[in-house]
Amino acid sequence: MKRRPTEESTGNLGFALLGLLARRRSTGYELARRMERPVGYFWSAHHGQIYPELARLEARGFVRHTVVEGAGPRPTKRYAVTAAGRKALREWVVGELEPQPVRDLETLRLWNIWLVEPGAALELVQKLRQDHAARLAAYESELAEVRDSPEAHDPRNPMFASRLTLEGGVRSRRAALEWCDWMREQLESAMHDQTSAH
Amino acid sequence: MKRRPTEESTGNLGFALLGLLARRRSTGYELARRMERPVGYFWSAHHGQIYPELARLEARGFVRHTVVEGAGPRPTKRYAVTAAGRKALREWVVGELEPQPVRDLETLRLWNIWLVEPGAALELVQKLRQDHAARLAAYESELAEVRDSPEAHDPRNPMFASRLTLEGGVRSRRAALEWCDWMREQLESAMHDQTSAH
DNA sequence: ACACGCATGTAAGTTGTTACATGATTCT
DNA sequence: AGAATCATGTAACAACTTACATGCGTGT
Repeated sequence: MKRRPTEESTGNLGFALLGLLARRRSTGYELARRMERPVGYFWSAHHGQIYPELARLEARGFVRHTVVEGAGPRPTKRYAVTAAGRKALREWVVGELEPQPVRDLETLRLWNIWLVEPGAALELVQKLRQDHAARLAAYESELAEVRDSPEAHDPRNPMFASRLTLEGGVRSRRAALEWCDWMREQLESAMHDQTSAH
Repeated sequence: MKRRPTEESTGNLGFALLGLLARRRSTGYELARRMERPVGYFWSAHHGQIYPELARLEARGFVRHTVVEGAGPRPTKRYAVTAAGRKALREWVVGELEPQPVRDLETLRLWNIWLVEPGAALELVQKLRQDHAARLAAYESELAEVRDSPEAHDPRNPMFASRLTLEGGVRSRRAALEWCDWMREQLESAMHDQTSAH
């Protein structure tokens, strides 16, 4: 029996925000920035979604805010997780995760690549390769920053978890690069066979 | 300048449906089934979304339907892509893809793993490893079915594109398995250090 | 009798995006 | 003078999920 999500349950965005706040207290604005990078590698949200969600989390007692002096026209609020919020997040981490809908646009595109000429397909693969290479470089430089610190080796320290996710990113991007090179070979040899067969 | 999507533009789901129909004409019901597997590996949608989208695609002239005899209470419609639909899909394949919002719940969970005991973290990693292994097996058996057919080596044949995406899936899952094993080692050695240091 | 597969559609709700709105301070 | 950064919020819209609704044929 799958339950429909109600106003009483915290959604995935809520847990992303709790995770951010469990590492460091922040204003809504700062949360929006932190969502871009480095959390943006695996989750993203705009401020238009973040502010209402923070209000809901506060209504449920998972976060609390204090007003600080800031630059906006309205009072600047700094949020922090409560004990109840930490508990909810911890339970979510070890609980059952309902399978998420998959939406991988880049693969959908490749699945349709047979509709275009092999030359155009090759160009696309090269562009894709570049994107993966750029992302790999970003992951590697972030990983280099944390890898040697002792906190990144303590499994109860947030930096340990950061290191795990970055390591996963590095490995998946390296695999993607090899895949791109393999696709290039496939396309090139098919194009070669085509011209020589005729 | 990012344009807001209007009713005049076809969204990603529309292109997913066009891609399915470009391979084989289908009823809405069949499209919903094909979305589960094998397309569900990289895109998914329920029939509640598919039927209205088919109507929109038809209004734009990208698909056409004929009524066939079927089992439902309403007339059963079989859809096929038109020349205009094929053209639109081909142009989408080589066009610019705006970067998609990332939503990787499994990584978000791992990013918060420092909140739970290393033992529980280890369990989670093992469960994750199992999921990756199961998916790898599914990809490999599907790949085995197509790999040796000549169509899968012709870059203008849909099976070529299927083979590319499956090969990508195999590579990424293999990388994920190695990552899981690496995480297990990290957690185990950290747990060992903890007990022996005391 | 009852569940399941075929088959299409709509309604109600949730989630997420883009744009509008305001206003001080600092940089160019 | 104008743009960017800090800072919060709302409104309109698009996308997606879940549930409701109908009804025949086939298997248990």
